[in-house]
Amino acid sequence: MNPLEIPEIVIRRLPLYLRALNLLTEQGQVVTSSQELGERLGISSTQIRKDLSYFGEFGKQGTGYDVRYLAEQLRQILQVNRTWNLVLIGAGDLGRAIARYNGFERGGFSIVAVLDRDKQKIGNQVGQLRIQDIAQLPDVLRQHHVQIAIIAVPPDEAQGVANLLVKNGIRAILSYAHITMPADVRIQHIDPVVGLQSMTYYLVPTQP
Amino acid sequence: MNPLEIPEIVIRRLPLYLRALNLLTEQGQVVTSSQELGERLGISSTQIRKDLSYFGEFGKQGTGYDVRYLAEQLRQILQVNRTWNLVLIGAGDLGRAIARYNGFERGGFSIVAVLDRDKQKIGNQVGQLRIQDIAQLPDVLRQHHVQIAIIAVPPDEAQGVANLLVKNGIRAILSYAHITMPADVRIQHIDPVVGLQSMTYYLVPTQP
DNA sequence: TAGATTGTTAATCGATTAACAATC
DNA sequence: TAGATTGTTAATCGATTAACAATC
Repeated sequence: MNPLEIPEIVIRRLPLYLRALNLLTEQGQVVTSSQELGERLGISSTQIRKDLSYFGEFGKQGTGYDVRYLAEQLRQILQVNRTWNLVLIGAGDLGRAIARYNGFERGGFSIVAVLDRDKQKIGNQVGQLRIQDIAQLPDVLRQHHVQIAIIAVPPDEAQGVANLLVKNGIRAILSYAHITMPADVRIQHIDPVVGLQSMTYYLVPTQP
Repeated sequence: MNPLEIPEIVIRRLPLYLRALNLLTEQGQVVTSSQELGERLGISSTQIRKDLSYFGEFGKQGTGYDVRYLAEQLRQILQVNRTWNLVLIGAGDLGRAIARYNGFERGGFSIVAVLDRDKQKIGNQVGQLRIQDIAQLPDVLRQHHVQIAIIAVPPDEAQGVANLLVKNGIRAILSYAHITMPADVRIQHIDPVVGLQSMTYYLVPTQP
């Protein structure tokens, strides 16, 4: 099947499967089933088997899936059986928290540079990295072959930063502030308020 | 129509509409149309009208929607035309970044306490708040009528914290680490790696 | 073998969209 | 009025699920 025909909603579930498999691996489990995975993720076993079937046959009838093997296959499908270099723009509280987050390596990512425009911050150390001047962006991107950026600057600066990134060849952005992008650039938003607001709809306001 | 019958996917789009309307308000725009909103959000105008029609008639034929009025209606629907008190668990880098994020008030939320178990951190100031001992959790929740919590502790502590929160009556959790919860507790995850991994699928690896 | 679980088809379910009357 | 845009219906599209043969 042509990869372009696979529903995006399927692609978006694969990282969840991978995370669950990583957890099972850590717990020492060797084999799992679509049912077990489904229970852990709140997804039907049929849906998991259907999703996987877009890409191949990874299980054994009567037995299930080899945890490590399936995880490796998913990494291959998602192209994270390699390391993608990332740049992080913004070295405020949020930027520093992201720079020190150690879940990226496991996921197939490596932050190779933290950039900011604040002269006060440039030169300071954050984790293993020294904060660089945003003016270095073109050099850094070329040098490390970076295609993906994380934006952690204040909301009103985010769009400008995003435009700059795209002008310098960035193809995918994870942004903590809202931005709009041309259709050929992948974008993912992280906004805690949006998450909270879709929960309050369901809450009963017992609070006075 | 019974609220329980409204598709969750519709509910999850409403905060996006609200954010776009807030932006339009800031830009001084008084009236908008489903088409304009749709273009800004990458959603069809028909879908927006359909979504809104679950809740009432908010527009004028030939004219469109009053920006402030529609925003206020959405706030009412989402129950964020009031302030929900939040507690934040975890005062590391991430917790401090969240505590200082000033988008919560606008969205209908207020962090009333930051709690941690680290004696070194307890008592320190973060933004307007003093870091409190996690042992204070029951008191804090009761005192401020808190139903929603944000978890920003290390991954391996998150599940324990979540269990504690639920035991103390929390009904909704926004977590930066993966946890599982009983079905009657609302949960939203924020995981940068999951977002990144569903973008790499579509990237062409020109990188060596 | 018997039991279990996959991979897959076909049916069902639900969400999106096209079309248009209503009406500002 | 003419033009524009809503709200809504019905059609279409696409995703999920039930069922089951295949097979380990």
